[in-house]
Amino acid sequence: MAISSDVIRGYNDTIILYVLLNSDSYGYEISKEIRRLTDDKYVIKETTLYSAFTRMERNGYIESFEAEPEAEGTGKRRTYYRITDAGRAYYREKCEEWLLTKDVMAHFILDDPMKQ
Amino acid sequence: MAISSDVIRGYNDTIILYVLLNSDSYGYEISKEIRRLTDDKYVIKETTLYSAFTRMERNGYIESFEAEPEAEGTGKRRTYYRITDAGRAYYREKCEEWLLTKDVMAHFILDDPMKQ
DNA sequence: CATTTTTACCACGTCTGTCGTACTACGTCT
DNA sequence: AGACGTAGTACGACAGACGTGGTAAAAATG
Repeated sequence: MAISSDVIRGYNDTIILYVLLNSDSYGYEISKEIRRLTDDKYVIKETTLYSAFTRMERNGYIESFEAEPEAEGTGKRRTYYRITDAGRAYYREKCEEWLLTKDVMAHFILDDPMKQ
Repeated sequence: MAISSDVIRGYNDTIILYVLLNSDSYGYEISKEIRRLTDDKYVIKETTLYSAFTRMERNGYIESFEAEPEAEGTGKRRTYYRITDAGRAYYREKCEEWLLTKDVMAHFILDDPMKQ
């Protein structure tokens, strides 16, 4: 079963910010990192990713800058993103909210639903 | 902190179906049961609840029937809902999807985000 | 017995995040 | 030359959640 983005709705920003916590990055790389971290269980859609960038930059959670690829011959122009202090704060908030959400959901999920 | 509905988006149906697993019920009672189960941590909005009923009945996950209150003097007319086999199947699917989602999210959440 | 609160439900329109489709364009590999 | 991987963007549709505002009966309160 593939997990739909709609499930994670509202948490794509959090996921992206998590990747940016470790180092500045750009769309394509972030996308690959998410796949790698989740063993391809979650593959963020391109449009979802880039619209998240727009939204988060508008909200002041990230900043963008243009940069050439570090090594020679490894692709074309890229827009890098850097997490801001506001972004870090927002990430922390969303983490707490997630933990709460998990608790709430636990009341409604049967771990072995086949028993029902 | 209140948990945003956007978080649970797509899982309100699952939550409602869970309540209906145990017994037929109606809007107002389901709403109270969700509050009770979560210790008021999650309070479903009325419009969210009733639009979920419409959607789920359309999808064949629940069936409605009119009924008078069982005990005398305990409110007015009610629309009860009953979960169908398709609803039970859908509930099971969403449970599995949730467990997967939890696993995926675990990669992106720091349990003690203040450390960052 | 008049007022307020609780119970119970619904219509309508708006907002927001996700996603489908489609497109540009450069680099690398065969 | 063509396919594939890299890197990004525009535009519009869709669906779920929610705000606003309403009806109406029953129960509780002063």
